[in-house]
Formats: sequence, C-alpha cells, structure tokens
Amino acid sequence: MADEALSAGAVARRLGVAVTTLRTWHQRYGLGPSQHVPGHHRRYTAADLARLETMRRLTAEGITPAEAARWARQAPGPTGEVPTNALPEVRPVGVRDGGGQAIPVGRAGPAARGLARAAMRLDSVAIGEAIARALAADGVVATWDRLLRPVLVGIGERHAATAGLIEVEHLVSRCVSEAFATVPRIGTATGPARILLSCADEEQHTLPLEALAAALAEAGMAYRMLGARVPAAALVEAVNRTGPAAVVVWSHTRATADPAQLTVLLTSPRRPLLVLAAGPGWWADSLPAGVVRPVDLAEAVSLALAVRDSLGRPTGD
Amino acid sequence: MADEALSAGAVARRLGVAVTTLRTWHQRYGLGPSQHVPGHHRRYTAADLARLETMRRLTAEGITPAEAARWARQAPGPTGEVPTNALPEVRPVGVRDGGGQAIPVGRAGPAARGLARAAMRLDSVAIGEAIARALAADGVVATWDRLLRPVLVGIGERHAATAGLIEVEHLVSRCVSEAFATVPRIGTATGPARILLSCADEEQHTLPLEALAAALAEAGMAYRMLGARVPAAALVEAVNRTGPAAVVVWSHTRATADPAQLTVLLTSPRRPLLVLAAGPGWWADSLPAGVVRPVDLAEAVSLALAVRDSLGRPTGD
DNA sequence: CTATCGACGCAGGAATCGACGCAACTCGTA
DNA sequence: TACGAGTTGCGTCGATTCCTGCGTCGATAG
Repeated sequence: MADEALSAGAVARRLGVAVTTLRTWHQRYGLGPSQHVPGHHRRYTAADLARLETMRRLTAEGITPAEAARWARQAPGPTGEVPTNALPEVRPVGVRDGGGQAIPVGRAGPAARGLARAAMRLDSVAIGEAIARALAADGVVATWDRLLRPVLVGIGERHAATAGLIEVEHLVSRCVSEAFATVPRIGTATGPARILLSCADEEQHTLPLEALAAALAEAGMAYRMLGARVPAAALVEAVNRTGPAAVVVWSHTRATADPAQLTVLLTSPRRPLLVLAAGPGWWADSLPAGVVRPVDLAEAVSLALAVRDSLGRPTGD
Repeated sequence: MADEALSAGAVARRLGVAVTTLRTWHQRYGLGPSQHVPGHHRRYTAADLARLETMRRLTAEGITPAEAARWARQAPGPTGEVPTNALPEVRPVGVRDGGGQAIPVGRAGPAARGLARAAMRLDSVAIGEAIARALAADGVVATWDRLLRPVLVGIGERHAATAGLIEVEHLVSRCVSEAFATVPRIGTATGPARILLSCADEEQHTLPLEALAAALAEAGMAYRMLGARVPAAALVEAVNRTGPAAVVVWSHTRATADPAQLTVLLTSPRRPLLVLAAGPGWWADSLPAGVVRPVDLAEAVSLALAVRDSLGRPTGD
C-alpha cells in the first residue's frame, strides 16, 4: 500500500534528470531498481529512490559520477551523511571526468563541477547548499573567485554559443543572490555605512556588486547597496543625501560605462573620498582623474576597508 | 440544490462518459459515490458529481487519469474556484497624513510609515530590521500584504509623480529581497520541488515572486525560482527538464503578458497540472482555458499547497 | 422488464525498454 | 598548445509493456 512503486519517468522528474540518464545509471553503474526483470518496466521502491537521491547529492558536490555511484550503492539513505572521512579530494589518479550535458568549468575544481551539475539540473536546493558550504568554508572572496565566477562564466560562454541555458543562468544568479544575502551580518556595531554600492545607469548585472556587498558584510563593514540600473541623477542624489566616503559603480559592458556618471560624482557638493569604477565595462584611459579601478574583488574589498580604517575609529570605539 | 442522488447512468450522461467507465473509475481510482454498498446501485451526491467533474476536466486537458483522479479525490470544486471571499479595495479617500518629503502609505499602519521613513533615509539597516521584525511576527503573507506592498506601491506612485526616488525604490527592493532570502527554510525533508516560479518574458519585477517563494518556504514547500526575464522558450525548456506539477508565471504589466507563453506551456509534452497566471499584467479574458489566475498572494499560496497535497504521499492512500 | 452490478477482455495509445550514437568536457601526453 | 583517449548525460529508434476507456456477459437490484 505505502510502497507505491515509482515509474522511471516519475523518478526522473523527481531527481531532475532525464529518463535516459536513469537507464544509463542502471546499466553503467548498477544503480537501478532492486529487482528488475529485463524487458519489463523499472519500478523504483523508496529504498531505490533514496539511493538515487544519494547519487544526486554526491554528484552535486562535485564527486565523479562513477565514484558517487559506488557510494550510493551501499549508502542507506539520502539523509545518511557522506562519511566525511572520504570526502576530501581523493581523486584517484587517472580518473577521467567530465562530459555530457555540462557546463565547462575547466580546472576550477570539483566543487565547481558539482555546482555546474546541480545548475544543469535546475536543482536550486543543491545549488544553494553548495554555495553555502563554500561560503562557510572559504569566505566570500575565495568563493566568488574560485567557485562562482568560473561557473557563471561557463554558463555565459555556453549561453553565448548555444543561445540556450537562459533558465540555468537565471536560477543560478538567484541562488547566488540568496546565498550572499544570508552571509552572516555583523551587527550594526561597526558604525554607519560609509560606502555606497551602485550599478551604472542601465546596468543590470548586480551579482558582482552583491559579492562585494557580502564580502564587506563578512568583514564587518556596513554599506549601502542601491542595486541595478541607477540613473546618474539618482546616484548623485543618493550621494548628496548620505555623504558616503566611497562610492563603487559597477559596469559590466562598455555600453553602460559612461564616464560622465563618474565625473559628476567628483564634482558633487559632497564629493566622496574615493570613487571606484568596478567591472570590465570601464575603459581604463577614459576614466576621469581621481577614479580608481580595482582589478578584482579582493582589491575592491581591501580598498574599501582602507577607506574605513583611514577615517573611522581605528580599533576601539 | 436538492441532494437528489443521481444514478450511474444519469451521471455518465452528464459527464459524457460511458457508464462502465464510471464503474472503472470507482474501482481503479476510488473515485465513486461517497458511500456505496457492494452489489447495490451507486448513488452519486452533488459532491461526488463535483469530484467527477474535476476528473473530467483534468483528463480533458491532457492530464494522466491516475494523477487527475488523485487531484479530484480532494479538490472540491470543478473549476479552481477558490473561496474568493474578499478583495477589499478599501481606498481611503483624502486621508492626508504626513506631507512633504514622504511616501504615501495610506492606512497601512504605523509599521508601514516607519518603513517608509527609513526608506527615505536610505537607511538599509533600519529597513532590514523593520522587515525582519514584521516577517517574524506576522509571517510572509501578512507582511507582504499589509506592510511591503503598501510601501512599495507608495514609492511607485510618488516615483511616477515626481520622476525621482529611484534610489529609494532600488534600495527597498534589495532589502526586501534580502529579507525574503533569509526566511527560515525548512530542510529538504519536504520532498522535491514540484512548483516552478518564473517571470514572464521581459518582465523585470521579481519581488512578488520572491514573496511567493518566501511564503512557500515558510510553509515548508520546495520550489524552483527562475527569476526575471524568462523567455518563453527557456520556460518551456525548464518545464520539460524538470516536469513540475505547477508553474507560476508573473506578469506585472500588460506589455509582458503575452498569453502565448501560457498556451505553449499547456501544449508542452510534459504539461504541468496547474498553470497560474499571477500578477496584474494578465488580462482575464484573454487567458487560455485551463489557466488559473490567483487574485492575491494568499490564494496563490493555497493553490500551490493544494497541488502538493494532491500528489504527495500524505499517509495512506 | 430495465438499469445496473461485478468480472473479464480488448484495442488504441502513451510510456518505457534496450541499444546505439553523439556531443562536449577533462586530462594526460606530445 | 594541440590532440587523442576516457567519461558522461542525453537524444533517437524500433519493439515491448502498461494504462485506460469501454464493450460484453450472466446475475441482480429496483
């Protein structure tokens, strides 16, 4: 009665993989229904489903499918945590990896590969968990540089090449946003927000700015984040209203990188100490004097922290 | 009106199916008269008829009979007629409250006014705290309806009138996003994500969808959120890849509410059980048949939960 | 006598099966 | 740096299995 045997299609839908993949997993790794007569339909029991769930989770963590299958074949359930003793990157020499419908992440490591796999499956839970794990372990900057950016770039390349994968891109972006939003905030004890984060006019990409925001939060620094598509007038208005010490303006493509919106900041009545032109959109030599262009997230963070330390209360308060 | 018990033939004629089919539905899916002594004639009450009506409608829309029966066994109404008890558009006329540089929030209460004030100050900390407080105290739905929506609408009106306040709008949006993202998630114990949330093509407003997502998370329901600007092709692709039971498509303005993107969902090979056209963009009478249009957040949430309960394995069958 | 009952069977179609192949990514090697 | 070998997810194809609506039959309720 309770043991409603699930069909292959139902299981595939539940896991987020194709039906054919289930068949492949069965015949390649022996990961199928406990008993199955060849030629007949596969009927997955709850135990079988649990095994597959383990498989899904392990691959999402970047474990080679072959290896994950070996684990899943004996692991009891999805809740049975992986024996962490074996989790460290024990990559047996000579094990080829990769292939299939995948996002290229190059040598970005198993974590990136797992994230890419979860993304292809549109598995937001696994995506969120992977990012949260990385954030907790390595911090915002490292997670961004070594996990998130490679995967996002990979999706972008593939998207540009095949004109598909838009859903994947959106889903991952959202999960990244959510993960950044939950980066533990230090209390307000760190003083007022003296740094303003904003996208350039018409600029829609906020993720890098959110990474910066999360990194600042992680470092215990308060900030104001305006978000996407901020017109120059609105930015100036915000600066005049809040008088920040530093302003970061992100531009992703040259189309949104009008230097005028930086110039007007420098001439505003409450001129910020530091103006950062962040992002690949800015054209180095057309920037007005007095604007700093950080090359990566780490530099932006350290510049921001330097500004805080240079004018706030240094240590005690 | 009278609870005349209909005979099998009468019901069959009314539904347009054969009498034997009614018998089959009874013994195969348990979809028959509420009480029936074996050997005696079947007597269908009005409620039984309604159940069968649902069954007929769903199967006529291409849904697997087994799944349709599961849904019909608990859904009372033939059409998705949810008790649309109230939609009180109480518009307080001429309540002048706080002039000058303020956001009109109407009668939304002191909490909304406080939030509006913090927003005008670009004080993200205070904004975040206010939202978090409301979420913890009243839950997602109430916070959205009585706090966030009034304030956002107020900002929008003012923005439309004065062409300013863009920074305020962005900042508040971001804070709301962050707050929703930190709504406590129940673990994955609640099963796979069977509901897909997506914006319509070219639609940029995600906040209402995020509210829905947070409400679902609060209710312990898993979901997949695709985010803004999802082209119809990408949405169909995602549906085919993950086979959700329900899809919510949000459209804020009529410009993004092309009914074709709903139609294509209904004709997709892996047609979802329920398609929700959410948001004020959709034009009621141009929606394809089989699409349900929730009037507010609460209705969308309850519909989503109904779908989950209709196909999860609750207890016994 | 008529409509319905339970049981059984059948035909059409949807879902799945097994086999095969393809494309795409990684990694070792030249 | 380029290339070939290994891995892997998934699409496709013809055959098979399973689901589902309904007709039929002898018996029975109304």
